[in-house]
Amino acid sequence: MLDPFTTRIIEVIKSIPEGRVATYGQIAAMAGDPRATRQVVWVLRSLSEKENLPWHRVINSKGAISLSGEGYDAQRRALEAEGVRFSGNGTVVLDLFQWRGQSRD
DNA sequence: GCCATGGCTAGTA
DNA sequence: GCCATGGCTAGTA
Repeated sequence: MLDPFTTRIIEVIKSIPEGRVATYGQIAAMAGDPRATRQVVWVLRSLSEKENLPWHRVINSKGAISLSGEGYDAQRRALEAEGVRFSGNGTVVLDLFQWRGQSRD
């Protein structure tokens, strides 16, 4: 069984709307512990498939994709396919695409 | 570029 | 120990 905090992380990730991104730290904070960024990473790595998470919508605080190689390509394609645009330096402009939470979407 | 953070995992005894 | 982080500092130009 999953502990409550892990469950909240999953809920937050699932609520990122299509075409928006969220950062690891943001998800941790929304789930209730701003320091739990590493747990967010763990959830993404180990539960993405089982829980059907929109893992590709999670990026780092600089707006960059943290994966490399194949993973980078897959994530970038998935994001571009739903309308997220990348600037010249290969990062997402967070001001434009970062999800700000339920109310502001 | 360095390091605090926190929870899991692999691998040894 | 490992990390799909993040934030702050030192040191160069």
